[in-house]
Amino acid sequence: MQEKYHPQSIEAAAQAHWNQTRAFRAVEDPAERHGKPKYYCLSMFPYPSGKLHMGHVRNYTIGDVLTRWHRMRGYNVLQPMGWDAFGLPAENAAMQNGVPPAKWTYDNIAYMKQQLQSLGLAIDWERELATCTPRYYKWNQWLFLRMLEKGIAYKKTQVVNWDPVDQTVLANEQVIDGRGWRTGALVEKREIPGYYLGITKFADELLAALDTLPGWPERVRTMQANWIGRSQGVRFAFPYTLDGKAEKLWVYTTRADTLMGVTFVAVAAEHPLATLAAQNNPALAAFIEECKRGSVMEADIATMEKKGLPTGIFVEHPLTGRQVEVWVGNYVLMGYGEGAVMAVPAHDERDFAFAKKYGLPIEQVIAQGDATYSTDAWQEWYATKEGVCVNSGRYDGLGYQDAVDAVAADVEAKELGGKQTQYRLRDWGISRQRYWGCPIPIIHCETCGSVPVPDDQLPVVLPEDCVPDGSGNPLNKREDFLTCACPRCGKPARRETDTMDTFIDSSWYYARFCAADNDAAMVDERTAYWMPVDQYIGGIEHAILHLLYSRFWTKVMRDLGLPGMDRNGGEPFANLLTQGMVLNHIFSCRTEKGGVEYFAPEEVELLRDEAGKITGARRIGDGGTVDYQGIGTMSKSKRNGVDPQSLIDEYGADTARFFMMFASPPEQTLEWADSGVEGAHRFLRRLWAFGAALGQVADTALPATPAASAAPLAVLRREIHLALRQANYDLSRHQFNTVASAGMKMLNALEKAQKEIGADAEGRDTVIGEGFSILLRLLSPITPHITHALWRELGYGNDILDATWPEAEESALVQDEVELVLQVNGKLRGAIRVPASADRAAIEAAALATEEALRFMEGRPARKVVVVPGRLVNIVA
RNA sequence: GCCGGGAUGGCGGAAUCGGUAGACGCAGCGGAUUCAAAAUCCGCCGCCGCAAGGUGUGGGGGUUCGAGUCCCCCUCCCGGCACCA
Repeated sequence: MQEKYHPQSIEAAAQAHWNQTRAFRAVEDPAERHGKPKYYCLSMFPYPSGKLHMGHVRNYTIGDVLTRWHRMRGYNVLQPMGWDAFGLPAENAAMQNGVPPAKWTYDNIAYMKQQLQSLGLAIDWERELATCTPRYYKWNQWLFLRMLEKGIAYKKTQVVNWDPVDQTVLANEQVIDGRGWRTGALVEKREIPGYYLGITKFADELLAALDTLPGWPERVRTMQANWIGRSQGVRFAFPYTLDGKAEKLWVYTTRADTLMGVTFVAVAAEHPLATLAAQNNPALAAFIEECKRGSVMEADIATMEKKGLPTGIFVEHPLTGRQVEVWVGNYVLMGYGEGAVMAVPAHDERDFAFAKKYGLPIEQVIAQGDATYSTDAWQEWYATKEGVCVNSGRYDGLGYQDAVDAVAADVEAKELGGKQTQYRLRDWGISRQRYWGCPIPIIHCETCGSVPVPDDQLPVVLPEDCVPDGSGNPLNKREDFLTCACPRCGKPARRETDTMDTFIDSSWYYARFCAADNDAAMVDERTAYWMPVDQYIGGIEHAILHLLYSRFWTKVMRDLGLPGMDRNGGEPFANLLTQGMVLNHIFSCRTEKGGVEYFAPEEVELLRDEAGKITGARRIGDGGTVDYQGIGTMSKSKRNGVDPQSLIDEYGADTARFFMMFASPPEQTLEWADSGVEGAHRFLRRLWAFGAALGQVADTALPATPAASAAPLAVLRREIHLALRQANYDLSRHQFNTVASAGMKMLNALEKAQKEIGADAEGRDTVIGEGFSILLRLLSPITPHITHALWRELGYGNDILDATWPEAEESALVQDEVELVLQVNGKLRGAIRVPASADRAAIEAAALATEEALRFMEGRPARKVVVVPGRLVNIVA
């Protein structure tokens, strides 16, 4: 056995052993799985951006620890891996260096796969998949066609960011301060046709099923519930007459109790009434044009200056018949709700600000207690639902719910609306005007219109040799792709060139891993065995979109009767661990065109103020200053990712894994710093050295008669089993940093015992041997290579993967005497030792008799003595 | 702006149910070993104080015998906001 720790050779040997024994091949066959319960552990698959970053190492190590821990505890485990391989970065890379996205993607996959393998993850690579292969995306297309048939998929207009110079649709990420990232041109909103998936049809089920997911973090369920945003309100109309015809302007509100306070109505720039009013109003037409500039992002719209212009059109208040003017507001969205909102300036903060700005009337209709209403400044209570109606005629004195009920009944009686349940959730627009994605299987025929591609012609294969240049989708120039025959009439026709949102790819990959090699079906009986995913692990940034889309997609597959999709009540992920982001500093600088260029942290030198706060940075090469953007998620686009490769090359995968787990608990955000790596590596060297010095383990039988609990060997055994008990608890709650700590504590205790307990002490070698075997097994999920080598070298067994998981023994934990903290008036004043069996009275007496108690009670009598068994005694004097 | 989360020594973090704040590491300081260095080992290590002691978990208030933990208010930071993935 090597005296020194050489991670490279140890890790290569362990990985070769796992390959030879096909150690991580998952089996569905009942004959092979020996009645073990299944455990499907899945980490979110990576986008093949080029290199792994620390966020990946964190994510995949967490999954690997859980996988290996469950395997050793007798589960039949599956841990697959694949590639979320379609997406924008491949097109950006193509624009930069002229390489086709396909080649760039496949090269990245090859490199990153080798990086993942060097981490020693217990992955069944035989199930690997990439979403950019026709074998995979054929089933996106197949399921899309099923959704079309069922009316879940449909076509309508969508609003996109349009770059007028490049004549192309921009992703939100490509819009910087309202301008195109490459051209610097002001971005416009443009309406184009696109396909939508009716996720809102599932809104109630998606909301209700959150309560059936106790294995999900509370915060994720809350975020999803808020996102779905079910609200009970009233949908009603403001009638008006146009060219002698009776028309209705519809709005929706959750505050029908404030209806009597409506002083104007605001509509979106794209609303038909706005278009109409603009026809002979040049100022309004110009304003509507202005509204169309800027991005479509909600965050931008919510923070921009609220502006409006009157249309000169009046509608009738549905209850009073009073004339109410219609305004165009830049904050009203056509794509959400009715594209129009009633404005109650007195009781809505946004309407209040808008009314103050344009001098519109503010009329109080809700009162709370004695609070006086003033239009001078907005106050929190103005928006209360706790108050009662005032200045509201027959509704005066009613509370929120009574007022809403009464108003709803009244508009209903006038046939102008009624109660309605609404959702904040919108249908899922899936059309992307991009090349590197899954083609939408539609053929456009002049005669027949949009015709679905027949199943037997699937997949519609994406040509892999295109190179996007930033001016639109290159598929529009590919005659060989475009040209086809109409499936219905046979006449020449054109293929749809829009591709699918890449969230579709990741909405069902977990199901495909179970049947990755099936070319005849999307999923099969093996899916039914493995589903649901028992443990899903991924970044908190996916808390809403990816997870909600996956839940929706699973329910659609379930409704089609596909195998396994009905498991767990149609929910794909039984337990969810949301990993915190790995953050690093971000440095950027503006380009001439108004875009943003990013610099890697190693390319700049930090500038700090007197307090040590970072204010900016200087490029190392040319000394140019760059802006400090604070810290944020490691990402390729921001160039702040840290490649783990140098860490692995220098210290080995076990050190990288151990350090990552030790650095912080998984759910917590982690600011990257490599300052603890040395310590992690030092610990593994000590572990190796201890094993090397221990040599072959001879006898594993513990002494028949346990020593007194104060004897050094009993103390050692207690320390080991105490740390083990804590570590097992910590594993169960996924707090791996303290599991690593427990391993360190065990080694500290073993080293101390070996030094201090004489070699002639009876049972010494067995207790130390037992302790070390517990330590190796405990660490093996985190550092699988070194523990694999030591387990074999010391003769504990052939393969630590087959060892049983250690459990703490109660008999090792007993103590004859315990120490209790002594407090006087809640302040720590000392400690007392009492027999473990001492009762309350005995503890009180012992505490009151101490010198510290007498001193700090200063002659006052004890008014009360609080005894917390096993912990403390507090004398209140 | 809205929704969700976070803040504990110089740094990462620990403290399971409201019960010894700072486990386990990193960095630092002192020592041993060494011709020397690396490596290794031993000790110290929140802040103020010679000590007794006081004080301390982002800031302010509250509940309690006792608060990092519970309640109210505030600040800053992170994630998401539907075309980054």
